[in-house]
Amino acid sequence: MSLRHALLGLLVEHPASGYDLLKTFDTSLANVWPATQSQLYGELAKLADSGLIVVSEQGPRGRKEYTLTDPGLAELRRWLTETEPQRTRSDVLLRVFFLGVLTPQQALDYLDGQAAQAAGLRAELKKLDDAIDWDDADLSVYGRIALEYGQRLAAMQQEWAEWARTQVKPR
Amino acid sequence: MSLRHALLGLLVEHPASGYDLLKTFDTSLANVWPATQSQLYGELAKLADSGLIVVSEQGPRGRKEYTLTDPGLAELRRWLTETEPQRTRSDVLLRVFFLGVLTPQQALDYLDGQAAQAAGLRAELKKLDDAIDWDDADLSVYGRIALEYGQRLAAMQQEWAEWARTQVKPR
DNA sequence: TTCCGCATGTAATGGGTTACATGATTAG
DNA sequence: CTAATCATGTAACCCATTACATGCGGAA
Repeated sequence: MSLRHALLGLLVEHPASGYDLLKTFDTSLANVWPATQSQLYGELAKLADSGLIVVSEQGPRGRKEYTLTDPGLAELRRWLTETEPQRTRSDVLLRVFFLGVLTPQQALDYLDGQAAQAAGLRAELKKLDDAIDWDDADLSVYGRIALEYGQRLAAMQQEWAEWARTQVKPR
Repeated sequence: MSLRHALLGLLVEHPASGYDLLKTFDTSLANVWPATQSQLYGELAKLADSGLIVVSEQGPRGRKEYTLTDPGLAELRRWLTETEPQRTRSDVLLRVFFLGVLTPQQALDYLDGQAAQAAGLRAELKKLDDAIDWDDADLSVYGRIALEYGQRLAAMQQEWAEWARTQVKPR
């Protein structure tokens, strides 16, 4: 249940509407924590009910701008310092376990696909990295660290997939 | 909805009961695709209903041994070749985005914790790798590839966390 | 005036976690 | 006989996805 904390985190910087937040989820957070529109509006309502955020301004078309409250910030800090990140599932890896039921050629295709996808992501992240003007702000520092993680992960995945294909034995 | 495919995959090798499969999920698949007992029994019942597996033997204490059927194997192959792995969420990374709301010391603590955890996992996987007698069987080949992924991932995470801590600026 | 983007919401369904509930077998 | 292990199942709740539904405001 980290969506609520993702929302709190995004509201630290400045107030925003559900629509604004959705765009952030579809762009910068897309690779880290995807969220759907439905889920997001529902969660915002719950957060407002529990007082962690408030509607600070109403705009045209029923737009509601939410602002983080003190209890909301406290909850975000509590989550960061007192809870452990949960274990992640890896769909990619699960499939690897069972590649033996395919022909070697099909297994190679799968690994090649993974290599290509990782290479694509890697290039995309590199472009993003180059495009951003990193300054010294906190957000910049931690955004940079997160992006570096993504790049290292993509590189690792690509190299692993390329190595893995050499391990597959022709039948 | 990959749990069903994980179950099909495990049943490729040999028939097994829910209880047997649960142990596999708690040990070898624990880091790839965790599953709870509840979920597992429910899914086995559904798989049997749809004919992808059958109860091939009944043992003491109501034990039911399930065997993969031909349609089950076909479904497993279809999943492997025709569906794309889904994007993963990263709780660890999500937190990094928001480390700016903590004190630099708290942020360092978080990164150190991540480094330590990755190092621990790395050691554990190394031990596992050394302990297993890898032969030429398919399962061995792909199990080995999966384990290699785990080790590379853990190494990457450790190195990243150690690098990241050097990027945090004291206030 | 017409279309695009802004903006929010609900309902149905499925997957996942926790907790509850029960009981048979076997090893010591 | 007693405790550990084997073994299965149900119920409640929450989170996530998909689809449906609606309507205003601004720009061309």
